[in-house]
Amino acid sequence: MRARSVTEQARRAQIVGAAIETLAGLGYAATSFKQIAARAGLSSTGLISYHFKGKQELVDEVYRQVVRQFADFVLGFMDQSDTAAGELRAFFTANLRFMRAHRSHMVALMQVRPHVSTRGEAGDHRKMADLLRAGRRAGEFREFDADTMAIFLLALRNGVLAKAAEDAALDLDLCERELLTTVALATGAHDMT
Amino acid sequence: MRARSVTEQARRAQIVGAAIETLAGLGYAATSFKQIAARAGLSSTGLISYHFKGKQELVDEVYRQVVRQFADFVLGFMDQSDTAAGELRAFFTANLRFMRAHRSHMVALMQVRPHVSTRGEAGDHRKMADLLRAGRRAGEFREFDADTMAIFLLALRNGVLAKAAEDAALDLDLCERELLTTVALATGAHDMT
Amino acid sequence: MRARSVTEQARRAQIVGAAIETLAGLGYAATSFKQIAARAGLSSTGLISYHFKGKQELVDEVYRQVVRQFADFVLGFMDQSDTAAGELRAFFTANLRFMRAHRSHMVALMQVRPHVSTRGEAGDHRKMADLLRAGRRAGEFREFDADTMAIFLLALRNGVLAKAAEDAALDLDLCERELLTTVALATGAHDMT
Amino acid sequence: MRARSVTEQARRAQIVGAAIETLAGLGYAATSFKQIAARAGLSSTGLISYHFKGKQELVDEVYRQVVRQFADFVLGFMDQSDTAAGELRAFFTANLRFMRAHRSHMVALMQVRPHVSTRGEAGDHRKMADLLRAGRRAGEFREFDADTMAIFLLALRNGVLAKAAEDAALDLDLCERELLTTVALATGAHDMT
DNA sequence: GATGAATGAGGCTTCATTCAT
DNA sequence: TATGAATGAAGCCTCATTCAT
Repeated sequence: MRARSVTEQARRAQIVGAAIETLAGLGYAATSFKQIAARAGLSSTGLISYHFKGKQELVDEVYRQVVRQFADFVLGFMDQSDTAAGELRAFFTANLRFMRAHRSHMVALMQVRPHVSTRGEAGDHRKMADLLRAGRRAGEFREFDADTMAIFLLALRNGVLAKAAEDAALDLDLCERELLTTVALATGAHDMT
Repeated sequence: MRARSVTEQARRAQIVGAAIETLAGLGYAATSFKQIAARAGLSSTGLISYHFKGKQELVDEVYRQVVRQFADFVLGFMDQSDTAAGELRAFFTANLRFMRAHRSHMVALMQVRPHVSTRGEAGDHRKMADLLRAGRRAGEFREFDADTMAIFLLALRNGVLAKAAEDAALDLDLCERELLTTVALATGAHDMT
Repeated sequence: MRARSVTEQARRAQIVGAAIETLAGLGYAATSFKQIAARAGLSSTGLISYHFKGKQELVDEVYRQVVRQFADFVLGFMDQSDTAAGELRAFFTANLRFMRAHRSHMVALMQVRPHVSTRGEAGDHRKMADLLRAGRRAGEFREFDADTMAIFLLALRNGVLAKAAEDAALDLDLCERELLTTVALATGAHDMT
Repeated sequence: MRARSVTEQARRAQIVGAAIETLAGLGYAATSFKQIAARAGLSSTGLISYHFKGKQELVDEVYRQVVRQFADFVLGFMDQSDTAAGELRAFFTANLRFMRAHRSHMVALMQVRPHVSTRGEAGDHRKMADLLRAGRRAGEFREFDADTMAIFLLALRNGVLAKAAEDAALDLDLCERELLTTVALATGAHDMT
């Protein structure tokens, strides 16, 4: 993989940004190169093809970029905790906070996810399951199958974010409080402080 | 809404059926009129346009039909219970059972949902919230905000089904057991028999 | 391979015809769907894609059709002879006569040949070599390697046709007389009447 | 025609060389500026446009250069003979030898020939016809029309080279022996030593 | 001279939809 | 009703070429 010039990186970022806006605003189906080029102020769709080998590469790049930003944001919160239960709590808090701060990125993520070529979601799942296993070994959680519980918790996270993405009026504070309680009960966490 | 002849209804059903198969087999993006017509044994895509005002109407009809079949299936289970907690338990059991019995319909549903014009999901949500409120009034559940909890439970349901839809090897029995326990804990149900 | 309706066959023939004209008039590089559609009086290039799976299929079909017409024409001449040398003579005569009668088809053939996916030229070669072998067994020709001589004779044929294709002023009658003599000498044919 | 600096000549030669490689390796259709630049180690296709007025000029230059190299090679052989028949023999020998020694140049030539704007082939033809006329005057050949025979002999040459270009397994030694015999018979050369 | 980013025309293809039969 | 041919818009992509640095 050859290096990319700074100019090129800037253009790619600009295009990815325009793609994110478009995805968030119009949905995946209506996100054509024409729309993206217009929103980015480019003179032709050819420029997009010039910087990305194909539509798939752009889509994948959008996904990677949002996911990375998202992961950075979330991990920033989680590092501060030292128990598994604490990390879990931080995980959900961070997710909702990201939603508040970067709504359109979140919506774009939801739109683009089904069309990504290689999803790193297996990673999400594995990390969550590992966290749960660690917590169980430490006696922080009740007895459950870690992989299955990981599915549940990620389902909760995804569902709540999806709801928030489509219903801007949702009360995220209430959601957050209830979510933490619910997760604590579901995992049998003695203490999630 | 004018009446539809029996022949027309049959044709529409045939087309909707082929659309479901196609959605389940190829995904939304690859589900063109051409594919649907081929799978339905029709000799022209024109016939689809003849019976449906546009692609949107077909998509909506697919959604309505699968949702109705799904709802019928699920409600059949729930009628047999008389406590809210019991109904909740039946709800999740029924959902997973439907997944086992009508996998392709479920997958089609997941594919088509993002493209439906008017989702009846508000209905899903309302019903779930009502059930939860009733249960709370009866003292079956712990204290929570019913609307928020409804979001959580539907998120769980959707996430598990989505997972099952994309990973055919998922152990649904294990999932079911864990899910019932988890839901009971999350809602504080004293008894979910 | 499903059957084709008569209408479809007509349209395909029309498109192939327009493609041949365009190839003969503008050369391969300038033969776009747009040009073909214009020459065929079609309202859009989409119609070409409707009748042919892709450009390659059209190109192949043009080739097949011209080659078949060409082969029919040539074989019509050759059937009348009973010696190998006579057939050879008829072959060259027929080739030049076809050039005179269907110039643009010949030119189109030259243009399209390098872009055909599966050339049946192996067939040409084999038939020619078989003819030469038969003639040698019958003692009509001198000693030579049949496969190599086949290459030579087909090279002669192709070269003369190519020359005639690009130079409309070429004296084909003179060419024909000289060619027959030359081939007779080259193959050591005792008699090519 | 203004003078070209030595640097410029070097660059042009480099580009032409890369174009030849590309033509031989990928065929004309796939020979874009991008490919040529990549193979030449240039970092921009703009440089090609800078040194050549347009694609046509590059194509023509490739043709000119290969043809010159080819002509030099062939003429080197022919100078050593003093009879017309001897020169003819040397001509064919040299052609096949060039094919063996510079296969990719030969293939590139075949690829590029149809797209050259002003072919110098008239020159080839004239030279061959002159040689034949000289030979006839000297009584070395039988009676024939020199221009027509020139067409035949060049057709033979082109056809054999084309065959060799597309079929790497062709036995060139056998080809050469048969070709010399055949040409001798065709031209009625008493002696082609 | 060289770079690499930008341009804009043009290519093929797919699609939902319309229309005559 | 049903057919299948026709339509035209829109999509992505490639290409030679231009331009500022």
